[in-house]
Amino acid sequence: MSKNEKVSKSVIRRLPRYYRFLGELLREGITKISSRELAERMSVTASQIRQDLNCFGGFGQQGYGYNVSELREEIGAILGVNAKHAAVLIGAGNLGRALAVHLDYAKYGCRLCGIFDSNEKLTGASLGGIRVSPLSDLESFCAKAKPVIAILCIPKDSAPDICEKLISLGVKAFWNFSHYDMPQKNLPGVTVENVHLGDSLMALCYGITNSETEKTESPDQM
Amino acid sequence: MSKNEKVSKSVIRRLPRYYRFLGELLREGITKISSRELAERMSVTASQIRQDLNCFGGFGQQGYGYNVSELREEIGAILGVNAKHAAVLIGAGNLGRALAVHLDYAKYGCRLCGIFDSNEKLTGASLGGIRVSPLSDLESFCAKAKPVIAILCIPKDSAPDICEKLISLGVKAFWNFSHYDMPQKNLPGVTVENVHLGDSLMALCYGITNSETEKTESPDQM
DNA sequence: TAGATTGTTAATCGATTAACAATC
DNA sequence: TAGATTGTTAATCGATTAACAATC
Repeated sequence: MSKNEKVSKSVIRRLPRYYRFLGELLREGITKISSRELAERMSVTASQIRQDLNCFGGFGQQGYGYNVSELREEIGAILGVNAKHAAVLIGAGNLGRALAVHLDYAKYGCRLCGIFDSNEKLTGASLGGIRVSPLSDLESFCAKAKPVIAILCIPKDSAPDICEKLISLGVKAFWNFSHYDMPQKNLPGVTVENVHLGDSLMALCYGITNSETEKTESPDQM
Repeated sequence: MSKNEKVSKSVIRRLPRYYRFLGELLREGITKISSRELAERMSVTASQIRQDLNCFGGFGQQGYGYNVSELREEIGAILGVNAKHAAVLIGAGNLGRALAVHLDYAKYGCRLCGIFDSNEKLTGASLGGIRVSPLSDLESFCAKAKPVIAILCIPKDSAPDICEKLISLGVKAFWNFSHYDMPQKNLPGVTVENVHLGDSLMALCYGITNSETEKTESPDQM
């Protein structure tokens, strides 16, 4: 499927966005699009789109453009949106509960199959059809269900130990919402997405403080 | 505070991480650190740290290193973590409710001052001490409270209109969790953080499918 | 002073954009 | 065929890393 060279992280991170925009086009009933038109919609350059896609293959047709439906399928296949990867959610606090019921996992190639929490007050409840189990059941559960993804909504301090345990239980990918900065290196074959909501919010604050109200050089009349 | 050249987005996005690690050091009672030691902890290069910091000023001391507490304060000031920017949350669904109660806004320079939802079933409830108000009250509320940040946890279709309205009401920054791709361009003075959780999850799935199990060239004995 | 480590300049690397030949 | 648009190579740009003189 892919050409043999390693695809850069920047390219990968743009694929889901292409996938979304192509879905939108499809819903609008648009069947064909040129890189130029798509670029305009997405506020990127046509060059970038063509370069990105050509990391994986020639999906277009010269003189014509790209078939929207076909291209979307191709990108979906590259991302693996039909994979139904089994995922466990660790931590059923506010954020964990929201992630359990708010997201359409099937749409993103996943399938939530277990929810765990160490707090007895939270176990037993049902979230989106899945019972919250005590953390002590995690090991036996993983032996059976063999989840490849763990979604971490746990306190910073407990994160390192739980990560280690999950890796030993066969988890290959971490969607990490904890304040623990999970290292990507030294873990061959393990994929990590650290989602630091606080960092994102601080970056937003920076934008406010250092707002682009910077006047151009012209001193204006006065 | 800052040198006159525009600081690149890559640098800005690293600042919150520095801020977090420095906080951690402080908690550990470490008062001084060299760029080399910090780099090792953070799995980055010492060069990058020094380059990043020198976008804003010389915070270190040659032959010594950086004072942890002082450097943390400086970065905090750059980010504006003491700013207490007023923020409104739009959409009190699962994700919205989690964001209302799960985050320590004060820690990140913000202050949640209003929650709105168009669904009557959700209005009236209290989340983290704030009543959920009907969206029809948004305009009068903004006139009084003058929020500069909007946190969007709303459906894709309603997002464009609400964004436009919020901008007209003086909102300067959007923390956007909706599936709408809010444009950053064409909106001078407006800062946007699009947090596409689905994109993040798909990138994770890509990592699983295309796992780094790629053997090195050596064919191994067999 | 000698040793250490910054601040900063220069070199390298990678990613983006532009250009254009290939081709539908 | 002529026109359009891709796939791909080359040029540019920006970000990262290395090197080292300044200096504490």
